[in-house]
Amino acid sequence: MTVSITDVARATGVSASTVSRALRGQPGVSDEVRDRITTIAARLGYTASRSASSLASGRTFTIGVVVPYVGRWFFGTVLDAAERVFSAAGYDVLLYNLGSPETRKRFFTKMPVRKRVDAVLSLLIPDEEESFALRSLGVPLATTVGGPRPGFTVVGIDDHAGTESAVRHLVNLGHRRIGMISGSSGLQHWTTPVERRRAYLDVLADAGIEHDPALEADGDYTVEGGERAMMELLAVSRPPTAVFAQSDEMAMGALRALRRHRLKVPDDVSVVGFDDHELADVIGLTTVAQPVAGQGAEAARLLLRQLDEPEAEPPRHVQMPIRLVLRETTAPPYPRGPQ
Amino acid sequence: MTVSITDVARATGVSASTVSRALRGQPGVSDEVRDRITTIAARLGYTASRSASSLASGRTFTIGVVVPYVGRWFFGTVLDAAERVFSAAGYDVLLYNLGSPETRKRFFTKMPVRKRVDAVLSLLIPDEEESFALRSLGVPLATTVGGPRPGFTVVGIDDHAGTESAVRHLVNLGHRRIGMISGSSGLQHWTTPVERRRAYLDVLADAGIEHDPALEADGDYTVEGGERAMMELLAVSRPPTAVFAQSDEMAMGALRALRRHRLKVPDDVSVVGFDDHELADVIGLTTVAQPVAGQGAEAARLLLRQLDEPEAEPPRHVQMPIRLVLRETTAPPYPRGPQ
DNA sequence: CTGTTAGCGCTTTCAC
DNA sequence: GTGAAAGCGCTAACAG
Repeated sequence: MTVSITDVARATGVSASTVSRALRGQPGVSDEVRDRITTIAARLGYTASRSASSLASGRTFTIGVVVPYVGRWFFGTVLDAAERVFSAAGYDVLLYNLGSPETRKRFFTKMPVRKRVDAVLSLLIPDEEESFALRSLGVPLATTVGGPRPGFTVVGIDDHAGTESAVRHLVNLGHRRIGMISGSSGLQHWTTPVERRRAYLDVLADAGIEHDPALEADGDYTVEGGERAMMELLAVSRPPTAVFAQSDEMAMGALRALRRHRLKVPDDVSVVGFDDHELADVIGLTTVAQPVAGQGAEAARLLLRQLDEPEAEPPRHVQMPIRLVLRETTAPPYPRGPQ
Repeated sequence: MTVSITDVARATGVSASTVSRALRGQPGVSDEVRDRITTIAARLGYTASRSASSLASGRTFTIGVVVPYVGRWFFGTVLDAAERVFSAAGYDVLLYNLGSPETRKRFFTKMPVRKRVDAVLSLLIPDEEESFALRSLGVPLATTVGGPRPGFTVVGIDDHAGTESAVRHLVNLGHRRIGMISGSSGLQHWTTPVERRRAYLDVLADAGIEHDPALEADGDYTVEGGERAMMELLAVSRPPTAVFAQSDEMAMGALRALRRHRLKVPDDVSVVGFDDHELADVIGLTTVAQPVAGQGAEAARLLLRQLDEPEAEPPRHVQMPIRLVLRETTAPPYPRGPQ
């Protein structure tokens, strides 16, 4: 039914080994024979069975990519960029979407990637146990989220500096009551919200602004969460005049809440996000831009390099540039700010 | 190094075949032995090599998913939903992101999925040749985009009805100059824009409104494209008082263009989108909602069913419900008409 | 219910 | 430069 390597060998009048060598571009095959084999293989529509060649060689030419939620812009964008790099290098991508706790648990107990992939790119932050499980695969590991982790090549951004630029911008505009909508701080191993919170506190302290815990709310990294969080912040006795949201999606939720409350942005309340979501520009959201696709591509490249040079010491931590993008959701506090 | 089936067999004191049967839940193994094998396999951390079992059985337990652009909300969402269904059923997902023409071409000439997958879900519309290539794989095929195609199970929506509800809504509000921002109409095999355009023309004709070709612009399914298209529409001598965009992303681009031109929505211009993007609600965009995740999940389910019942005649075309969601970007035309 | 025997379709020594 | 032979780790008859 389907054409195998022996079919090609027979049709060309050579052995299977020669066909194998020729098609994989290995040395030790005369140009004449190689050409003939290539032609005939093409004519027959031959494709080597990945299962068979993996079994024989131990190489799978497949990369496992683990994602918390493909549908979310951030992860979709990272995945998109990484996949391009992998496929350009001849690798296939096995996708694992670990949105729910059950799926995630199942993945880490059954480890379906074992013996199936040459490397793993994780877009979720594994806890200690998960991280141990991944290391036990014995393949190169990379991630684009969270801080440095043993065994992983981490491509990230300077969360502290990014947050600092955002909050400092609000301070410079004259705001003193600055709220923060944070990502789910419940997860211990998820360092990003922690890092960003620290920077927020640092800037406040530096500006001599007393920290008010009532001005912090959890937005769960979603639009809805951001909306709820903003409502909470508006309910306190002295609401903030500016809000820093740890992601653009939460910032968008905040904008919606503000609109529902008939509050004008930036006149009544200023909002800064984080990410530079593809739609941030549409909405005119001031935000901290990070190279999302860039991080995915870079992580993929570093993984491929480790596959090419297994001996070399892999880079442990790469930081990509961030920058504050000023748009239309920030202004001095009403009615009298400096300037 | 890595533990194989014979390691488990030896440790349990049975043969490899028995281990294989036991672990795959096949009949013909005593409960006692099965338990022992399961325990020992778990203790040893054994996972069957997919390459080896695929090679031996011919089944890969892998589904190929072909996507034009994972980063785009629509495709990310469909993929997310489909992946959940597949992984819940024990299938892995091989992702092929075919954004650029070169990648796409490479995929269809090399057909890396040959002998690698049990079925294919395509989120891009294959042309005649590509569709032939996919059929030649000899596995079940499904898609969530475009109209009925031989050899494919198509899960879609009624594009004509959806568009009709959107455009009729504008007509009912009293609009007479209704523009349309369409998806890339350049691609022949991409029936969606064609279908939606036909519905647009039908509603106009039905309402006795003469069609003005100057009121149509191409938005390429992107935010930027939508923005450009809106600019074009604003540049004509008598601009539209309402615009129907064939996707929410293009509608968002249109909104941006309008804001730049200091035109109020919906006071000066009404805008309707299509999709019910996750952020449509944030922006207050009136749109035609379609069950995006629902289509992905349904297509995945139908594919799995075909795998379970190879004999049964697969469904050819399934239509999912759509509905018009009224929000804040549509209103009756401004009394004096636009400038 | 369990073990033995052949492969599945490649890659990889090792001869020649 | 090329071929023969021996697996890779599993599953699928076929015995018993």
